[in-house]
Parts: sequence; C-alpha cells; structure tokens
Amino acid sequence: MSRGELARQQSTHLVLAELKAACANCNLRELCLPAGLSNAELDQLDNLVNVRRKIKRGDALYRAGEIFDAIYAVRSGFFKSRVTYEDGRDQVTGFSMGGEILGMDGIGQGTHNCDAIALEDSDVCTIPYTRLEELSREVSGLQRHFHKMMSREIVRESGVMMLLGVMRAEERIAAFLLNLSQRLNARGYSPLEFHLRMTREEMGSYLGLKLETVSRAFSKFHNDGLIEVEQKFVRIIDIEGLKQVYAHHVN
Amino acid sequence: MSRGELARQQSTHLVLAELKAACANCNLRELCLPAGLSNAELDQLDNLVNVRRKIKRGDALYRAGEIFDAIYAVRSGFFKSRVTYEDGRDQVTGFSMGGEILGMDGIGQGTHNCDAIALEDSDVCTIPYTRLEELSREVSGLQRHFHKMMSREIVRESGVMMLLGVMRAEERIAAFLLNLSQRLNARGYSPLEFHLRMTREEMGSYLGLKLETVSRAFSKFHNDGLIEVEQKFVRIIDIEGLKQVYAHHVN
DNA sequence: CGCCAGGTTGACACTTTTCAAGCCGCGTGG
DNA sequence: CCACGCGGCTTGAAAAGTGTCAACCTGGCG
Repeated sequence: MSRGELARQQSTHLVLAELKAACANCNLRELCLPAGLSNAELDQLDNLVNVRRKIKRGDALYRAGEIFDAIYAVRSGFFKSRVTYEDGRDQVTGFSMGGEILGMDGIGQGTHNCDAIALEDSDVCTIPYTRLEELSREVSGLQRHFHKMMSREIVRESGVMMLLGVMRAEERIAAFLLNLSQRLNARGYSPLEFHLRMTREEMGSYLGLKLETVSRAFSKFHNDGLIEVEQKFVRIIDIEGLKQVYAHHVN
Repeated sequence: MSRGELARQQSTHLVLAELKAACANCNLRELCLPAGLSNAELDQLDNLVNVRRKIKRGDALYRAGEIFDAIYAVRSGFFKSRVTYEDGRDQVTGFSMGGEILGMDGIGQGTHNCDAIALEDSDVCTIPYTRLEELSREVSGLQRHFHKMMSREIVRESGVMMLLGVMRAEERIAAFLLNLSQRLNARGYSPLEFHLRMTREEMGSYLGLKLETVSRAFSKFHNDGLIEVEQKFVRIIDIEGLKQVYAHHVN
C-alpha cells in the first residue's frame, strides 16, 4: 500500500466515522446527550442532528421573531441570548458554551423569543424540532433528557432572577465569575484563568448593571487580591475569597 | 319515575360526567389542554389527571428538595413560587392562577427547586410525570402541548429578567399590575378591579423591591389618578396611563 | 378588647447610575 | 511604518433611585 493510498483510506475512515458516529464520539456528549442509549439509538440520534452550522463572530444563529423549527447544541464557541423589548431596551438573558442547548424558548409560540448572537466563531448542531418530537416518542431516554434540558433552563433562569432580584452589584459579579469558572472546569478548561468572551457592557446587561459598575467591581476585586484582570483575561487568585463576596451580606 | 329516582339519576349522571370528562368539561381547558384532542384522547387524559388535591391557604403544594414526581395544574386558587438560597435569602419567582402549570422546575434534577405556597385555599390537578411521559409518547398533541408549556415558562422567566434587569421600580409595578389584569381578563374576571392575593412584601420580592417601595409606588399611582387602592383591592382607573408608566423612560 | 401582621409615610443613608474625561490596544489606511 | 480612529475600558464626581430605619396607622381575628 502506497503512502497515498494509506492517507486516503485513513481520510475516508475519518469522514465515515464523523458522519456515522458524530454524537457517539463527541467530547461533549455527556453534556448534551442522555446516558445509556443503545448503539441503534445513537445512530438514530446522529441522523437527527446531522446538520452542522458555522456562525461567524457577531452573526446571529437566529433572531427574535424568526420561525422556530429547530433547537441547537453548541459544539464550539460562545453565544449570548438577547431579548429586545418593544421600546428598544434589551437585555442579555444568557451566555451559552459548548454542550449547551439553544432555542428552546421558541417552542411555545412557534417563533424565537430572543436573538442568539455568536461572540466568537462558533459551531452548532442543528436539531430539527419535529424530528426531535418523533424520535423522543420512540426513545424514552431521549424524551426524558429533553424534558430535563428544558427544566434546567427554567431553573437556570430562576437563578438569574435571584441574582437580579436580591444580590448587590459585587455579589452578582462574583457569582457570575464563579459560574463561568465552574462551567469551564466542567469542559476541561482551567477554572482559574480564562478569557471573557463578552464585553463589560454585555456582562452588565446580563447582570442588570451598567458597564461602569462592572468595571469598578473588577477593580475592587483586583485591589482586594481576589482576581487579576487584563482586558478580557481573568485569573482567579483567591476563589474562596470570591465565594465569600456573595456570602458577605450576612454581616 | 318518582322525584327521588329522578334526583338520583341526575346525581349519578353528574358524578359520572365529573369522573369521566372532568378535563373536557373544565372551564380552564383551553388554558391548560391542547386543542383538537379526540374523545378517546380526552378520556386518557382524564385518567391521567384524576387526582385532585386541595391546598389550604399558607400550605405548600410542594417544597424545594422534595422528590419530584408530578406536575400540577391549578384549578382554582392562587400560588406563589419561592426559591430559597443557601444563605437564607429568598425570592418569589412567580405567581400562578387557574389554568397554569406548576412544578416543571423539578424535572431536571428530580427534586423540586422551589416551594409552591397557596396564597388562598386552592385546588390542583395532579399529573404524575411518568404517566405524562407515557401518554405524550402516544398522543403527539399532548407531547407538543407539554413542550409548549415548558417553553412558555422559559419565556415568562425571560420577561421577569427584563423586569428585574432593566426596569425601574414604578415601571416594574405597572408592568406587574398590567400582567395580572390581563391574566384575570383571560379567565373571565374583570381586568380593571381585583383583589391582590399577595402581600406588598411578596410583590416586592417578586419584583426585586422592598415593600416600602411597592407601597410608595401604589401611593404615587393613586395620586396620579391611575389606580385606586384599598388594602388588597385594586381598581385600575387609567389603564393607558399605567401602560405609559413603563414607556415613560423614553423621555 | 387588644394584639399583631400588614401597610403607609417620612427622613436619611447608601448603592448604583449618569455624565464626563481620559487611557489603552488594535486594526486600518495613508 | 506610523498616525489615526474607534470601540472598549477605567476612573472620578455628582445625581438619582432605592433601601433602611423608625413611627404610626388600620383592620381582622382570637
């Protein structure tokens, strides 16, 4: 076998594997797939999610008002979700990273409720909703998993309501950094140093604060020896101290 | 036929109807049921939700941490949902009235995420989750409807995030009153006068405000000729004016 | 009848926003 | 290569909004 043939064969093998067992091989599978599926079920699943889509930084995966027909699993990259009010005011309602699901807000009314904007070049798996419905009638593990995903989104939003409703500025920002840290850790990245993908303004919008307030909190955390910040790069120096920031209200 | 026999027969008829077609006859059906179900499907549904439960004012339908095994449809009454943080701080995350669904937050982690507390004597239909799963595999209209319910809860919470994140006190309270008004209207009650079921403090908790701030806003709305308030009774005098309160920020 | 939770109102304190100025880093075009 | 522009960020000072504390009122219920 010549080197050319070998290379071609390996290449073919890779492509087949990618098409036939993408979900099974995906390193995010435990984040977005139910556990305990049979091989046959995995095959069906791969068939379901076989449409990939690349989204350039700044572009929208979908926009509010567009017809809803699919949900999306983030394969790589980073998104913000943004709701705009009638009067033009808007708010960032969430940030999504690899293994997380986007678009479930659209099922209820048949159109998307928010914009999903890529904050860096990103990659998603498209999951057509009607096929997901069909398949989850056959694969009960998938049905349950999908319900769990939606339920967790409800619980996540309750957490944000708590953030917005009862925490003060510095607590919100500490909670936000710790949440990011924990999610990055779950994906195999360092929980102690990372790049923020969003601007201060986007962070502020999510946290119900002005960008200046976010900036001031960062400066204060730096002065208190909790973090180092350089533009979008953050290093957590004293994670326990950061955790105490939002237990601090108990004087 | 004697009068006694007639009465007995009517009574029997009523009982049967209540057992066999409770959902079909429920005046809230268009609020919590999918449209276009066949009679056979309605029968299955009635079988599913045949457990009623009465909750006295102040009692919990469920509490955070309890095993999740069912969702609930409110038949009559009024509930608040409340999340408590590790450190003891809590927040009201929603209010539920007839035809609305409670408990979907529990699916994700298998335990309830919040307390559901009756603010008046209430009545719910219990919908065991595993049976709902089974049935929604057979009745695709039910499956889709259930997904819509969860999705709408996600969208509702996004709306609350907007409230908490970008609106100022008076806007939040105006939006809250208008939301209540609209939901009562959809249930056949007067949209212009109603009794608040919650205290100022509970309203404040939901809106991320202190009870004094809520009270002051009520007084201001009264002085501005927008509403009349007497304790928990509210009459909306100038609904357009109220709507302009939260468009007001556009100076 | 008296108690007490719930509500209102005032004065003041504190947090966050607003407005303004200036800095930094990066990409673009001359 | 450098100058320039610009978005993004930081910092300060003053203003606005909301919270805190305290006093008092009210109505319902035991």
